[in-house]
Amino acid sequence: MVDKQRPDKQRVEKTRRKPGETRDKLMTAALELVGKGRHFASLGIREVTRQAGVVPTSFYRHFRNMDDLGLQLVDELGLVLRRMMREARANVLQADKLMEESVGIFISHVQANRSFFLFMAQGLAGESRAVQDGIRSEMRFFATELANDLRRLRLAEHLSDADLEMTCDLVVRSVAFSLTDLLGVSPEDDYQIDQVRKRTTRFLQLIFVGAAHWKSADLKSR
Amino acid sequence: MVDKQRPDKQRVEKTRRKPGETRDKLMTAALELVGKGRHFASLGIREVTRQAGVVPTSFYRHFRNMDDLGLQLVDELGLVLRRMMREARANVLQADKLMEESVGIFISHVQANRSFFLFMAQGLAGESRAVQDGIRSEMRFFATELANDLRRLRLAEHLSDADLEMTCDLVVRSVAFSLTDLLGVSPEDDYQIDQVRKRTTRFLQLIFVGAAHWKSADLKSR
DNA sequence: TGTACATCAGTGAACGCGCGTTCACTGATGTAC
DNA sequence: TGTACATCAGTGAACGCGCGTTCACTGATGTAC
Repeated sequence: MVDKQRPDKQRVEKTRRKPGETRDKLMTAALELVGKGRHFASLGIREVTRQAGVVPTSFYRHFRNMDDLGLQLVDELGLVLRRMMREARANVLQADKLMEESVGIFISHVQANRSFFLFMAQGLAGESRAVQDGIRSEMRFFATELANDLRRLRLAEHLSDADLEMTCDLVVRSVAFSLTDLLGVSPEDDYQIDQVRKRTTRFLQLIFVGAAHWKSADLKSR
Repeated sequence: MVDKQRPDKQRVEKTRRKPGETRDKLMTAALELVGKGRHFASLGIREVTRQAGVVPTSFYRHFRNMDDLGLQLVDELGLVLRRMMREARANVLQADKLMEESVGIFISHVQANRSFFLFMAQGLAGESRAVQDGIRSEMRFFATELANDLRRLRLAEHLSDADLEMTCDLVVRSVAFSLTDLLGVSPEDDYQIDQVRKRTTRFLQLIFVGAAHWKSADLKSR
């Protein structure tokens, strides 16, 4: 929405309101607390409103309870992931550097949105089933899109749809697990971060070597 | 300790104590709550003592706070994992069925100790850094042992130590991630459980196909 | 074997505090005519 | 453009409750002689 209010003609510092401002403040506050090392499941309403600089009652104007707030955070998380995917698509031009670059983009997005990804890692084994399913479904979407991209780039021509899907699923899971490594390391510890980057890249390479030889190696059980 | 008290000579129903009994009750109570869907990070001392049928003050006789209890649960988790590993070693005799059987044993242990594994999945992204590190280190131990076994069975002769270690790390991570799938499914839903079993097995097969062709495929960066 | 004493684990009462939630209110914004 | 009204978002006071933690206590068990 465009800012359609005369600047300061009226009494200054009075309750100026943009729609959704407090709602954003509350969601940001929850993320900030998660970013400080708290677990989302242990956050309270008063705690979040305090962090947001808002009166406790305001919470109920926007959310039914903390689970509800969590669900809405999952939606925003989806946006973050989509933005990341878009950047990866734009930047990965040559197939030979595909994995290094993708992992690099992943790591830089995690650093830029640490709290979001912390929330994601927590939510996977979290208290709210709905949040859990939401995150799971974001990951599935991601894997599907990855499969489409690989098809489009003609990088998976010998794989059946099901096998390609499985491969991409494993890729997404491996990267998601690296998330825990990455979040357990200080954002300034460049050495450790580089270790995670290298390890994750090698995981993906190993998986793709496996995929490249998949059909030929037919110890495939039913 | 052996039971060295005369059975019921004294006043019955009086405070009979075995050492560590209440401590166990408290740890079990915490696991029970986790098993009921609660997140460990959101458990309170009074809540746990209530579930254990013990007065709140008793808690402090055994733990400094909930984090402390969590740490001690990690130690017990280690025992559960070692037991699982032992069973896998005893049962996996032919190399060709190695993965199916290992995954099967994993799944049956998860079903038999759901709460423990729920605790593990939660702790990986949990609030307490110490618990996080504890679980991480259990996983690393597991990966190392797996590498030793594969060496012993002569199943990884063309891989360098570092590459074998990486492969095993990826295996353990993939299985750990399947844990989240498994725990998200009702323990009675045999169809879904079988889906997880098949998917996990195929993940491992894909990884091992990758490992088998690893050196030959030399897109290895570094 | 018996006695005296230290240690340990469990108890129940009490504390002050922060929690989630409700209520009636206020004032700004959007809408209808 | 002006007026009347409904809606919406934020406020502050108040509630009862469960929380973590402390304290002084009790009685059972282990140890020394």
